[in-house]
Amino acid sequence: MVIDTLENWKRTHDCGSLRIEDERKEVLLMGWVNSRRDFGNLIFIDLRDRDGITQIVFDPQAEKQSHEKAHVLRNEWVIAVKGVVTKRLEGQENENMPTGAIEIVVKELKILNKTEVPPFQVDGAVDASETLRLKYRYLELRRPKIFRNFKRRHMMAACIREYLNTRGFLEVETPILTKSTPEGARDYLVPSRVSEGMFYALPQSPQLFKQLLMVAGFEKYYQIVRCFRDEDLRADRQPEFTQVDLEMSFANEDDVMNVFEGMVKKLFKDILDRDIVDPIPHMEYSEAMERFGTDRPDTRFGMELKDISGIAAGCGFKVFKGAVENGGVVKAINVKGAVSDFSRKILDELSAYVAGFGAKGLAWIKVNDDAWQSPIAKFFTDEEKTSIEETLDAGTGDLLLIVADKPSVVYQSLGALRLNIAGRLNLIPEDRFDFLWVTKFPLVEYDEDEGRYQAIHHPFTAPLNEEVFLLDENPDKARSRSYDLVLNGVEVGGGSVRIHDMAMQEKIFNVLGISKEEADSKFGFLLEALRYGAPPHAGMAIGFDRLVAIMSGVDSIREVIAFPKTSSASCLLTNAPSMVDDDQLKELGLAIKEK
RNA sequence: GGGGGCGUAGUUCAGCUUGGUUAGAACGCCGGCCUGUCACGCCGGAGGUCGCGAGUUCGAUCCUCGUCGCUCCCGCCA
Repeated sequence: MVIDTLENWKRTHDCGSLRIEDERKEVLLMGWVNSRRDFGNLIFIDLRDRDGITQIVFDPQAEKQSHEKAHVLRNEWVIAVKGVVTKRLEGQENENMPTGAIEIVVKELKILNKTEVPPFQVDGAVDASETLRLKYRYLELRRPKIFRNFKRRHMMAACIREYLNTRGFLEVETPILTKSTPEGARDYLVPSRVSEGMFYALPQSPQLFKQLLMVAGFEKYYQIVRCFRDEDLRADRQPEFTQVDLEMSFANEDDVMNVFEGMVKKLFKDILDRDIVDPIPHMEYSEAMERFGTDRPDTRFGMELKDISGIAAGCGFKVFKGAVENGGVVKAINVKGAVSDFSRKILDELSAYVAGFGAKGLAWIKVNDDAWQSPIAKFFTDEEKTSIEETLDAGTGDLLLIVADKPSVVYQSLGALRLNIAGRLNLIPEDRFDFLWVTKFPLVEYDEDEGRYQAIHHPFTAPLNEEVFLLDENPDKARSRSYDLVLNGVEVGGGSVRIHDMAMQEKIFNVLGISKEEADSKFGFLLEALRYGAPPHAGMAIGFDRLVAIMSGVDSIREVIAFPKTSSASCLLTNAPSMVDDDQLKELGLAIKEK
């Protein structure tokens, strides 16, 4: 069979746009055969391109030659047709298709390409495994439903650029081959050929460069930028990902938050035609931890953590009492009306679930009409029971779940349990977008393994002015001028006011146990720059992939990245990473260790 | 680094609990019939290294161990 050439054929329309108003127009469409229905005489083809599907008809009475030619057509062949937009017969309209009122009666057909039988059906009647879909990613991307995600992603990027451009921000590109800074995530390294034995690193973020741009006087910078982190993957973590990165001079935290708040407001309006809650509520880190057990609370539902340490301290149950005596806490959640939903087996599962976060046990209480049904009921007096019920706003039919441990374990396990149960009971409202600013994170935390303090955000984050005095004696009590943007329990972004004063920066390095020599070798260029008239500045970055994923209603950022990697960081399409020639290694002065 | 799940026609899955006949179904594919379908219909057909390796056994898709791949989670991700 001979493949036709395009010659001077030009498309007049896409496959999603023709309507009844276009009746009798001569049109030329091109696309892929989505499906065919061949009656021997009459042949129907659903023709698909990225914009939609249009039904085309081959009728031997209308045009004999192309009808004969059309018998060989198969799914996913590429064709072009000239024909006439025709109103469908009475009662034959398809209301499920935007183009369902019309069809194209074909006068001329060109077969532009045929195909081998695809490894999976592009029309999606039977879904394929992700392994196969990633190997033949270009076929999956052909699916209109997936294509829509990328169209949305493109429109979001355009919307962000427009928003920031009109506010005086400059998009500036920063280096991809840069210097390794072993604070934080593991770097991807790139060996240097010219300087044998030395390495570049791919940036985890443009953090240091954007601060240099502030010293340079650019004042307002942004970049939609690829970042790289060599850490294990998750559904919402890829080794390379895209950030909307921004930095402003002469600005404080409110200025930065206002810019991003306006940006997401515009995004939701322009892309989804939705109004988000305005203004976005703020919550301090400490409150988020107390109420939700996490620094990124999902505020779409309740079931908040309640503290019963006070009651537990005096009760007869040694596990609770002991936890409080050892500096721990006792906290609980109330699963409203859930008594009958949770069998002993499920409670055991939940107990195992919190054990994964280090909790030694999960105490449960079923509040029945007359009494508590619970393995620990006998340890509590009537007054204590009443007091616990009041604290938890508990009544008949409620299930109370309690963890007693050191604070970090209690927060983490109950915070995760709250989400787990909300998922099981379908308590999370779909189609809601709850934004939240979480502010005033601790500046540093003590790292037991390394025996020193570590920056929670990064070492250039400014402490709260009124808490600077804490740095000498109790650095872990000091809080920072930082802020995270949370959407539906997902951290979509974060930032901080930076340190622009050399003396303060040295103080922080001191707290972090970073010697002058170490600081100089790692980021001496930044420290030096701070000496030459650095303006006060602040900034933020949001995870673009995550935001697109949430706004597209998909669970994994792989759905909104054109060519994503698997959870072992490999690309099934190209088979990267791969071995390289010995010659290449030799040029770089590298050798692979024998196994 | 650790834990859970999955791996059987081109694809999605069943079969494995309790080892034993010709390993099935749906979709897809190939051939035939069909003038109003849109998940077209009807008739017929082809298509299998049961991920890979070892072990147990008279006999392994099935049991055991190892290994590889995918996936979810913990650690990790300043």
